[in-house]
Amino acid sequence: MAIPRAAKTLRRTRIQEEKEEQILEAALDVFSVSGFRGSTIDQIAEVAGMSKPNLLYYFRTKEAMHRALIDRVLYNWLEPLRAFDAEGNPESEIRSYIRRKLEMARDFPRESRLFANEMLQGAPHVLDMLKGPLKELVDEKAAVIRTWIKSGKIVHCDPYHLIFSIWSTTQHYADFDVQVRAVLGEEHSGDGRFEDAARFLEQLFIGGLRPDRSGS
Amino acid sequence: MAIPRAAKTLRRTRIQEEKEEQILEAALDVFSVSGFRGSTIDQIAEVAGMSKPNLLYYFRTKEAMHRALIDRVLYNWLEPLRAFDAEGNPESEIRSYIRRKLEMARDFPRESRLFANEMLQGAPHVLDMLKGPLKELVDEKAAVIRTWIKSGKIVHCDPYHLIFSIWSTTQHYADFDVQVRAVLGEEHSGDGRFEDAARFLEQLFIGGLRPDRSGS
DNA sequence: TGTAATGTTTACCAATCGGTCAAATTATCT
DNA sequence: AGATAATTTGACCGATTGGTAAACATTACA
Repeated sequence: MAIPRAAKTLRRTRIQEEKEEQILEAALDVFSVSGFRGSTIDQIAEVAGMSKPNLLYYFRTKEAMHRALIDRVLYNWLEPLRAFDAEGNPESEIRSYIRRKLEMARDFPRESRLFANEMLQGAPHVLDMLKGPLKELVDEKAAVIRTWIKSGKIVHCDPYHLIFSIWSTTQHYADFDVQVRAVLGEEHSGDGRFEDAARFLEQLFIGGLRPDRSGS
Repeated sequence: MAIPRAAKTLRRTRIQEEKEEQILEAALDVFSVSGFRGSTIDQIAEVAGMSKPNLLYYFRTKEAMHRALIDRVLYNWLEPLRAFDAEGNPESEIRSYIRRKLEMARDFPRESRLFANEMLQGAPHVLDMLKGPLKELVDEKAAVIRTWIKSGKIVHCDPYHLIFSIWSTTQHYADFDVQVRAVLGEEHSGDGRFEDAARFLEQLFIGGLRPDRSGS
């Protein structure tokens, strides 16, 4: 007899561990491309290499699968911003934040697209997280940036839009990968474009945020 | 008896004009949120305020509707880049490009999201356009930027990544609108954030691209 | 090894999907 | 007005959707 679902979470079997991992991996593949509505359990089942009812044995609904996936992916996704340090000097902090975010775009493009899809749809499943934990984290980092501005280490600017612009420019290489490849052409479709992007973005942000040099 | 489809395009009635407009407007609403796979004809029919068979009278398939919508939206979407002028001086050209793109993000967010959705899914319906017309247009503008670099008007940098960064930062305010609002809070949810964004981005790009000032 | 708990699958369900058809309605033109 | 063409809709189709039930297979543990 199948155990009640509640009990399952009390002690996890090795098989549970493995299969849930396997399912979420497949779910990431599918959800990141087609979004929640556009994805089907059958698709995910096929990618995961198991039957649909078997997926539903581990996750009762498509929603539950999606939620588990997002929960799992969210923490790591915010890691680079969390690492943003008030003690370091602005130039190296911004440089390394850009590097980290670009590495994430290169190494975890599906995770980036998963969130992008969620945003496009109005963030129905993560809106609370955006307004709560994310906003708090960003507020905190914005305060750090403001101290840099006040001490004259970087130019006077809006810290929120600064953060947005780093997010957007870096995630672009994951979310709009097809477009980037199409425009750069086949010959620049190796990972080299990430190095080029890093060079450009560091130059842009470091140059654009450098203080002194009077009027705009 | 219904006319053959081919004849319909020969001479368009007033009703055809109006209804096709009405349908594409509804289709934009739906496709821009849920993407192609995630959208249903019934949804679009409901938004358009007519019956499903009636939609299919004007567009034979969901695909045809989507294609018509993209064709219609594409031309205007690329207008700002086309306006990018070699004759103007770099600073004002870049400034006005940023302004235009931000205005598009503000006034046509659904169009932006429509493309974003398409990109996330691997651009199945516009890949040829990306590799063809878009690439050619970008190549052309990249050449313009290169002349600016060679004549020392802006700093030495990769023109393609410069264009990508303007695209991403500006479109971010349409595609990730929910996130931007959530992080900025209710009080900054008026159109004021577009002005703030414009100010920040102009400062960033103008400052980041300014020549002289030796090593990075 | 036996057995109870866990894991997997086949067969199936009602709802929704994209799309068709024929009948009914409305607009157009003489 | 009457005839003809254009438009709209309700009923329907087979395929696919998210999800269930129950039989079957496997694992873990005494």
